[in-house]
Amino acid sequence: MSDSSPLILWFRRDLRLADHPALTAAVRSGRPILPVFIYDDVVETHGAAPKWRLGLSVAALANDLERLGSKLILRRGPALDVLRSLITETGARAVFWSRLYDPASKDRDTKVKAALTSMDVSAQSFDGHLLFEPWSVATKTGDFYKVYSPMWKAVKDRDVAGVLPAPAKLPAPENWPASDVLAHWNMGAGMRRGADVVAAHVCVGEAAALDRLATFIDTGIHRYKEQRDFPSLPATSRLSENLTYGEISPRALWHAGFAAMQQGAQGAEHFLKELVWREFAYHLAFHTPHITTRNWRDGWDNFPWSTAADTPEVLAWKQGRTGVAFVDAAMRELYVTGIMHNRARMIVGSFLTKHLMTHWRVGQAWFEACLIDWDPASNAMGWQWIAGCGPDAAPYFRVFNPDTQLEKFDADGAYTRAYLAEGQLAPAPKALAYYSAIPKSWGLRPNDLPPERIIDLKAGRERALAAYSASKS
DNA sequence: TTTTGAGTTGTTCGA
DNA sequence: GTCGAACAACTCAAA
Repeated sequence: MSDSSPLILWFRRDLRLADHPALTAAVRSGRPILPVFIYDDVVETHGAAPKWRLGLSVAALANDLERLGSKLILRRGPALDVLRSLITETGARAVFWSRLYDPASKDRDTKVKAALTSMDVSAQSFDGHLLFEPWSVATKTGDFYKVYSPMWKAVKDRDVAGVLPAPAKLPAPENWPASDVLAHWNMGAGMRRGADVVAAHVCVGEAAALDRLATFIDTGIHRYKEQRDFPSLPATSRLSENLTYGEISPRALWHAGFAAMQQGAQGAEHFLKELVWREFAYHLAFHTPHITTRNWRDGWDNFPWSTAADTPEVLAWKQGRTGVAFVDAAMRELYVTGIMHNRARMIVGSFLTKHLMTHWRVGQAWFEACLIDWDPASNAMGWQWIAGCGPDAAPYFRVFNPDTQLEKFDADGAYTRAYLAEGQLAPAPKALAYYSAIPKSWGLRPNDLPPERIIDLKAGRERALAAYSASKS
């Protein structure tokens, strides 16, 4: 194997230059590096918002690579076909990438690795997407953790590898292969006018992600524990958006949070715990891949969920006009900003799966369409948890009451006022922005009457509890 | 092997 | 208004 043959660095959900073990290894190999991003229709998300946001991230990485004297080659198609052509075109003898752990990526990568190896091309995968590899955390009996708390106890004192520096320069190949033009991919096609609205709220690229982390550590982490549950407060890190695309590494977050904790920041440990929730979700997706598509726990397959995604009730839920203020504000936050506060996600999830007796997969699909921080593992776990069929399952009787939640977590109405225009003389900017983001076909206007409740909360709760009892007997 | 204690995020009801 | 108990039973992880 000639050292002068190029090495393909296959970027996927690791769109950064710092703390990138595959990149570090590629540089150390001494070979010319060919950075590639492949839009693989078979595996990639087709959600309108995450696809659009992915395009922004790819563009940012391409810019960053150019500053290092390199560039990002863009190709589209089944990953293995694309890699084969690039190998033929360039004489590359090695392909490096960062491992992914969701079922679709894992299956694809296994096949790619086998095929490349059989072609006598060195296919090497590296860590970096997680703090702890899924096979490196086990109970005393060697099983994977199915409950969060013991997993947290098992990992919280572990050493986490230090953050790797970004390279100063990338050795370029003598000849660059052809690249697609990102704009031609039309990654924002599904967003329509929504992109203009959400664009005001995104934070794209590695430098922006590092800034966001620094700001959070300086000004936010000390009040994280106390304020993170209040959706009107800017108390969360919002770094899920950047973690999703790998614009920043979980290890960078871990070390920043750990240092803050050692300096006495109240709430820093809670931030680390949230990072481990992400690990937990990925470990579950790795060991029980059916979590992304089927009820994780046995005994739920005969629960009488409605699977229709287009009933009037589900449509009202998606559009944020159920007449339940917390639910509607949250669903509009999703449309306007591309994210939704954690507490709000639980409330809309409980409302959909319990009050509306709708299958969690309907909600999961809508979140994939709308969330710029869409993550296959975290969302699968979250939806199954709130529906009751997942790990650490909420007892079935734990049905969130959106009115009670409003009193507890938005007592002054700041959150609902920010997103609900109806009935207000001077609606807030984000409440008005909703009408710019949604399709015209929904026929909604700021001066509509406030929507009527589509369901009585008490009756909905009782119906869900009765259905649970019946399905268990 | 058996036992023991615990399990992210809740609600309601009655004292 | 506040507070504790009830809401069920089961699974998980460690002792």
